[in-house]
Amino acid sequence: MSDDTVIAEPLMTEPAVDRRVGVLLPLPLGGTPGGIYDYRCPAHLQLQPGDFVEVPLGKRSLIGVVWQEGNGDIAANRVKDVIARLDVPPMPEVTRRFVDWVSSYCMAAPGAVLRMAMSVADAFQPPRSLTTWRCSEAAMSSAEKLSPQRQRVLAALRERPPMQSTELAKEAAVSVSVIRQMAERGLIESVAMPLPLPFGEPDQARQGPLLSPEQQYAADRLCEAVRADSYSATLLDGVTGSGKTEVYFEAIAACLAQGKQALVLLPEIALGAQWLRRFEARFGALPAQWHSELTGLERRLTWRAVLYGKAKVVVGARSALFLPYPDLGLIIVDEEHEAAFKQEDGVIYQARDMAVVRAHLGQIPVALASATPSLESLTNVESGKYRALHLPDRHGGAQLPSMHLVDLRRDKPPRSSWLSPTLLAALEQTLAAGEQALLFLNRRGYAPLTLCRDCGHRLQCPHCTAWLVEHRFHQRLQCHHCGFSTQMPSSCANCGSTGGFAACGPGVERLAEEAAMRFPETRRLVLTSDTVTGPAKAAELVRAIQDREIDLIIGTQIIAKGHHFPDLTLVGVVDADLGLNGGDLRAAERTFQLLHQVAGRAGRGSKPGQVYLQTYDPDRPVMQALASGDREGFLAAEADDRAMVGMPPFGRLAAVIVAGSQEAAVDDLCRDLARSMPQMEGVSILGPAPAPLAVLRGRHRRRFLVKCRRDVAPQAVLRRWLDGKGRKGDPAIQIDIDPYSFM
DNA sequence: AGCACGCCGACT
DNA sequence: GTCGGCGTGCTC
Repeated sequence: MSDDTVIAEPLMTEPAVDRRVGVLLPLPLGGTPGGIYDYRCPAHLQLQPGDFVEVPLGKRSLIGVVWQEGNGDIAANRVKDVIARLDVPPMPEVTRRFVDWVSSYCMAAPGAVLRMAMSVADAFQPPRSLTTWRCSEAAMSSAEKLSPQRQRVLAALRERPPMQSTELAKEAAVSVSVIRQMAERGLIESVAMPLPLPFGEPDQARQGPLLSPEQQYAADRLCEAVRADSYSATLLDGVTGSGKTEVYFEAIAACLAQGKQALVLLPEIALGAQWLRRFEARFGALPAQWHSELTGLERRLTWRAVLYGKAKVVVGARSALFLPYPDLGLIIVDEEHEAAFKQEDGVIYQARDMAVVRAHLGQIPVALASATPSLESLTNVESGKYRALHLPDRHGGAQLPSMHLVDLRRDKPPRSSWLSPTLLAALEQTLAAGEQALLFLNRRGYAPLTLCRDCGHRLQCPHCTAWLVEHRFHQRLQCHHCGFSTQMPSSCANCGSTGGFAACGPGVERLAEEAAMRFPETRRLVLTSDTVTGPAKAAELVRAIQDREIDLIIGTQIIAKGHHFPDLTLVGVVDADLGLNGGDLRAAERTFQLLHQVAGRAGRGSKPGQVYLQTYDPDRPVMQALASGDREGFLAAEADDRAMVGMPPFGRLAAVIVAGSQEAAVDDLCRDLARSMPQMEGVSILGPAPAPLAVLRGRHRRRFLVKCRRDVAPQAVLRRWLDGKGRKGDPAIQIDIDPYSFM
């Protein structure tokens, strides 16, 4: 090949050979525009946007996605060739637009968002298969001459589908070595079977339960939305026990009938077991699950099944939103008010809000379900962005519990006790009547603060601005923010005294101690994340309660949701004010939601429930609203408060967090940022303030709060302010759009 | 995210 | 004298 042929016909021969594609890699690359790298597309590859490709990067090779045409502004000698196109369906176009949208909105590197959408390193290896065994022809004819063990193996295989070694060995009561030897002799032969998927095929044609007229109405509206084949957002607003799940199950059935996939987001997989049972009862099969506790293999199988459109219904935590659905037809966000939808590390996003965006991009319906909807969602209903469907009645006609406020200033518990005379009397009565009671205290451990009896020195976490919490259950002191854990010291680090330590304030463990003293004859159970260690344990404890093996439950928010205990008639909220400290924007709203939900545990059977809320400030609007059940009034007042100060949802917020190991460097960077704050119409920037936990995991933290009028995008402000300053070293700048936690 | 390069403390 | 700690910077 001589040079002049190339010169003679450059346009005829070059373009196809020299085609470049822009590849997005699942790495947080911030440098190049969009983090997209150009690669040369070899002539034999036909590449389309969305194709998964293997490309070289430095001395590694990794998998990325063709995102766009190459832009050609990098020197040819630096551009490497695409190694191969992977033999899987392309990443759907909606998913790619979603990745771009989230990246732009959350101000995160596109590659960091793409990583959530790929999430499995080895998902591209062809699926592993299972080795199973069946009888060979040779064995059929010579069966009599075999040992009894071998005959049992053949008998086990007769007229049955092929079996795995371990299963077969068990069935024939022989050891696996017998099977191996039979395979070597050719008496049995292997059959490669595809790995069984960890989920089934939901059957949309199965008959659902009989719905109440209200449920039926709501279900019909949701099914219409599914069939409309366009974007819509619906708030499914129904009290605890009103049967929201059955209603959205109908929408899922309608979605399946259209041959499309459906996604259900749950705030945490902890409430999964019961949900899965209900799903299985309705659809005759398990849905695909997506959460952090999946094994590598399960993740791979599930991810692929979604990409191939084989997983019809996916139920999962936040990250399930980023799976590559080729044909998603419906999104449900259950318990939409839950703060757990906010992802707080890595790419920071609000999964409930992103679900609405995903639905919009895919032109499909989304339904947000809750018994205590967020102010954001209710405001969207008011402005007409969402439609509301109400489910007013308790399914089965059970009464809502009656609520009592206990004023702790007057109705004082005795010294070193946490239960007021009023609550004690109610407990006594309930337990005497043979009914179940629940004491709710949203604080793990024995005591939230421990101090030296002699000098008053407080036991603090060495890595955080936080007290260490004594856990007698584990016999340790723990930091609830970083996981630091240590033994109870024998002497005070400050004064050396061996006079011991004093526990201040109650945790559930201490409350359990008091309950044991007051009601020694009761059968008690402490439910916290320390005692409920996994789904199996949770199921066991729930069963024990339902089977009346327990009289008194003492628990944290882990018991707040989902479970139905028909004999539970009394709920005592030991410290109703607990969530109201800390200056969180949504503190009152969250307290209302949590305590309302806890209260809903009482009286779900035929007997009416009683709820006692112990508070030092019964006149507070939240307490009054809880007592009177006036949700609308409370939310209206809450909305007024927020509108007045321009806080969400009537204004927009972004947090800029500066964190680093050296306090001085953090302060220097903050000063620098403070100097360059942009002055813009409708924008105010507050700070730098020490973040409420000034030191977290050994990192010093300061926070700026960018407050914008509703018509100003905080991203624009941040881009102008931080352009080029974005950094991930030490100190680092982190951006949190729509912050929830003010930690 | 890896993997290199690069500049200061305790080992064969 | 080297091995190795992890800070900074680059990867089409």
